[in-house]
Amino acid sequence: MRVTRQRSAILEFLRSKRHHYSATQIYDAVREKIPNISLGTVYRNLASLLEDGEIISVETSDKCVYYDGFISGHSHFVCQCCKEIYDFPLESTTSEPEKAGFTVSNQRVVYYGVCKMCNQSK
Amino acid sequence: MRVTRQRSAILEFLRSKRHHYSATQIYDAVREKIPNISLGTVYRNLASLLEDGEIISVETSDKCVYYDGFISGHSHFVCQCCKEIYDFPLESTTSEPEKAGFTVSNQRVVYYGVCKMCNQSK
DNA sequence: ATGATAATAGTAATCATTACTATTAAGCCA
DNA sequence: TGGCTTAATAGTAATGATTACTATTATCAT
Repeated sequence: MRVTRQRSAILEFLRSKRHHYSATQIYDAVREKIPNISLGTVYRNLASLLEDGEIISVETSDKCVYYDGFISGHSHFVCQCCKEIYDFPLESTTSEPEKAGFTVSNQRVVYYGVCKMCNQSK
Repeated sequence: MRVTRQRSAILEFLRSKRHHYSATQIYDAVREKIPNISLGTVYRNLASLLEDGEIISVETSDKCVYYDGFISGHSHFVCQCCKEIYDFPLESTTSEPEKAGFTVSNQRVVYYGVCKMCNQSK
């Protein structure tokens, strides 16, 4: 595995932002530093960074995958009333798959409901 | 919202199997009953069944979405090695959002990792 | 049964992702 | 430092899931 300017720029970008980005968004951002970087290069590096556990990915109901340079786990709460998205820490109990002998490398937890603010205003 | 043969057949198929199917797999299965059903019809109905909460979906690192007619609370485990999707019970602790005074009406939990079988074969 | 119109079939378009290939540039070694 | 090996890249084409479009069909309230 070689450290290329392209790979470094992609990882650096993801680590500099606390947000999720699609491959195309990453492509557009990195192009400001490396104007002729190829979209295929972005995809290839994202795949290998994922495999190395340097970044994580989030699949949504959108048809594209989002990538995140912040590895520390957190869950999301989506308020069905005000549509706000909140972050919460992940609970730290041993998960059911782990109890069954599976190796869990990543998990995604999304809660749907009504947030405190919306609850109070009713 | 009208109850059509197509919509019923899709829902019936998903409820008859305790497994997860992609839109194309559902299309192939339902075509045995309704040979000239359109793939677009499958997608449209899956989207509305999802919105109504009659089915649930699982996003994987594959580029297609999987649908599930078994909606009682359970979590999913996606094996990154063999791509199989396993069901697990949901843990019953009080969730972090509930501790914070939020009302949780639904939650989706997906674990990613390597299943027991793949772990053993290495 | 009839009429309004939501849903469908069939097809074309979109768009994220992957595959392919000639060219470039990391990284090792003298 | 310069040359060599070859992994990685740029650019482009192909793939495949999903969505859009439109004339036609079939549901269902009256």
